Amino acid sequence: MPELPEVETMRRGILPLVGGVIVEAFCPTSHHHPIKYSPPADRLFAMLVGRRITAVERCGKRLLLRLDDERALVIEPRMTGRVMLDPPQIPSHVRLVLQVVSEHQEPHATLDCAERTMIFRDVRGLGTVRLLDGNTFPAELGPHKIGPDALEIYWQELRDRLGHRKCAVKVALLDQKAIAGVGNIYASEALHLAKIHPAMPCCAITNRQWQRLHEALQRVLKEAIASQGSTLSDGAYATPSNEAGRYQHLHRVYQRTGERCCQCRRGIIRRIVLGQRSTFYCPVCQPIRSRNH
DNA sequence: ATTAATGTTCAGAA
DNA sequence: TTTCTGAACATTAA
Repeated sequence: MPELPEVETMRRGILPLVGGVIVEAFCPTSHHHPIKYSPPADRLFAMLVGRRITAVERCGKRLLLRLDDERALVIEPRMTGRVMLDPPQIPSHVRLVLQVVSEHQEPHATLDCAERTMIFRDVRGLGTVRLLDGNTFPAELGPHKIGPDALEIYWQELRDRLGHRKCAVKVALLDQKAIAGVGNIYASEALHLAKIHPAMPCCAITNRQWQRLHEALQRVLKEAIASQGSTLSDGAYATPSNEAGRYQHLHRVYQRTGERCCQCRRGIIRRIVLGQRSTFYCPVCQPIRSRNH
């Protein structure tokens, strides 16, 4: 479930690769169901070898390794994809291994070569690895354009992109073509902080509420980044150095069905299904009708 | 032993 | 243009 904060944590964790040269690229095991590589795996791996990594970036929920040949390696973790830096053992379901050598020139002519290993692991195998033209950014990393990153957007832009829709605001927040980076966890969390019912139609939301929602999104995403993301009970996500995220302890509504709302201390958190996904909210803090006379 | 549920993206259809 | 449905997949809980 890597959403924006989890992918940002991955990005920060593999920053030590920047400046290094890829000396090996391969997939250590043959899977019955390989993930999607573009171009196909063998050609992709061959194209990576010898390239220098010039930057590591993030766009929505995608991780981007810029290379010195104007291309970019784009990793889409989707459900269970994650990266690890210098893992003690090679785990199962590894989809890509990158050996990266960095040279550090010491003042007195000592040449120190540091070799690092980055792996992309994906248990369910829904993730993708693509090598794309690095100049076509920022929007079209995949087959479809994605919207602006949730941390870069202004509140007016949020309103303009979603405000005319009739669907539930929570469903709209998950549309990566409208706004990139928000997933199931942080959509519920942000709506709770903004005191907006998740089923409220976008077109019924006022300017003031869009402002509140925008502010809540920024706050929730930044808090989550500071906590290195959310590691849920399935343990599918962890940081590149294999530490658990801590934001799950700070969730206000997500997977807290039946608990008392931490905000108003009166409501009991409810779970509903919106757009086929679990949605959590406080019926007291987030009334269906805003009562703003 | 089945079956449901998990969350993200995409193809295809309404 | 927008919205909905099902498929892709592994693992666990019921």
